[in-house]
Amino acid sequence: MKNREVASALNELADTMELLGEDRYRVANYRDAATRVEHHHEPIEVMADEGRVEQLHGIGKSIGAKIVEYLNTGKLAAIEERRPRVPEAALRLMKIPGIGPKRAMQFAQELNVQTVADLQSALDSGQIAALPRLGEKVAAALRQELQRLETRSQRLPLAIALPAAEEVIRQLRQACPAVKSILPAGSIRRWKDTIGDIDILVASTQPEEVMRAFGSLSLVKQVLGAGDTRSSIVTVSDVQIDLRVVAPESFGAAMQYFTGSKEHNVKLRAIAIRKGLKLNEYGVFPADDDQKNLASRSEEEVYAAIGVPWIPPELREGAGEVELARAGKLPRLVELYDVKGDLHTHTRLTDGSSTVAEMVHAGSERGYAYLAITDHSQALGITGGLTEDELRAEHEQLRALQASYPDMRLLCGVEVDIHIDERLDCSDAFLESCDIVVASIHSAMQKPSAVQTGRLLAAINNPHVDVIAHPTGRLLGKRPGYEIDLVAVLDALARTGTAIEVSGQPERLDLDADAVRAAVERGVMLVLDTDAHAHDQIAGLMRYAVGTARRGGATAESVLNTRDYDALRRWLERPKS
DNA sequence: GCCGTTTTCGGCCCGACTGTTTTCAGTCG
Repeated sequence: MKNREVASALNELADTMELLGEDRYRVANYRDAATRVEHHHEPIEVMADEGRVEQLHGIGKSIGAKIVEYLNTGKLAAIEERRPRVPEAALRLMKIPGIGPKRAMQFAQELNVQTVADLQSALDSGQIAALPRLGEKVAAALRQELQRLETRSQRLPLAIALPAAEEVIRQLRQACPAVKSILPAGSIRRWKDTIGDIDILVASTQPEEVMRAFGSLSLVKQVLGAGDTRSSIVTVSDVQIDLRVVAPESFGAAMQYFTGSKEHNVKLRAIAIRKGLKLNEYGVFPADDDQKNLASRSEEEVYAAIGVPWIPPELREGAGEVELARAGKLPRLVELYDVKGDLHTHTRLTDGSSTVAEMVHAGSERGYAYLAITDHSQALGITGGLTEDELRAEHEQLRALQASYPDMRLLCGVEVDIHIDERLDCSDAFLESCDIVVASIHSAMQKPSAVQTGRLLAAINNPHVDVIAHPTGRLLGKRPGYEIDLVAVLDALARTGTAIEVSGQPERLDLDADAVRAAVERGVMLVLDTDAHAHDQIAGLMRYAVGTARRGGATAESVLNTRDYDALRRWLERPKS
């Protein structure tokens, strides 16, 4: 799978062209193409072999040929011929916030800045402040950015960012009565798996009050900038939060605007323009009359005013959802309340922290119709994996608890480890005795794609395996997933009628949304799980699995655990081919 | 360079903020 590599080459070309001041629309096209390639689930080299790269939206003859060229030669002539005119350092400098293409070229060419250390000394010696149209304040801002570069965390996992946003919202509501409405916007609202900056939108008639209250919250470490309607701060935990305040009558238009994505908004604006309208964060206006606001209070009104049905935020990535909506073909996405039970949980008999009874109680409190306990099999020494006898004893305990929970069915399960040699860690006889079998990889993560794919296929082909869990093993911010041939895995899942998990574990969210989309397209059954290791995670983490599934276009019908118990039972007892 | 429910050519989102300027360039989202 060379998608990331190809995307990175296209982005480098875009950076290079931008530094040279070339046409910004071409630059934007290369960036769009890079994003498209990076998020496509199928290996780009396979598409190239079959002459299909131009099927991807945003990739035409020219970029298509460049992708093939890169795959064949490992280079792009378009980059090579520009290279003499672009200092290597400028490409790196442009990555620093506050330095765009112009300043990057200026620093590299006029001041011979090669490294971050060079930049630091150019700042300290006053060379930068002395450049035309720059000054001491720009230098100070850049100095601060350099400092932040060292401490600043990369993109935050959603499950860190969302609770952080919810905490700020809680504090700001409490501190400032002038806040009428307040919601997270941006990529949090789209349930993207990682978040750059946290965006929060406020409706208020007294923006200055809100700004003042925001700036004086106790969690504020540093104010990066504060205007009349926008303010950016860094929290004590080094998370950047951007707050915007709009009038209550503009809240819908502003939510639409600030939820994005940029690509989605560009498409909507283009549609508005074709209809003789203008769409901005204040509302929808006739092209020739900035005073006549046609729609702004709610998002639904805004979409309706330009003739597009309202689109769930999770789908707003500019990846074809606008066209689907206009054709009336938007899927009805799965909702949190559709989920009837959790099929992957652990107890403190292995690496969880709650007892079997506590987990069961939490499932009941959550109102679930069923709950599976699926502790680790013995191979996982590090998690205190259980032998078959120990698992049987746990199942007995679970059956004994059943009498106390007449409204919830308890399922005796196991998360069975898939060995490096493709064997499962439990006997077929034991697996057959389980109500549900979840299989997953926990070892030898660094093996090549063919090995990992072989392990997954072996598990999928086992007649007792019901669900493949966290199939790529990725840990957000820690390690990328191991490589697998996703298409082969999905085809095997579809053929055998085996389900695949979307994990709500904050670090996993695995499958990711792109892979969910590929699974849904192939009719593969999904399971939304928490993989809870503590009783409070049963209620707390399912929303992340649901959000990820929604981003992938999953409907309730495509998710196994939206079914009631009888239907689930029938599925679990299905003969596997 | 790409695209098309008015187009195969003519567009391509647009406003906020900052600093350094007296009208705007650069950056960001």
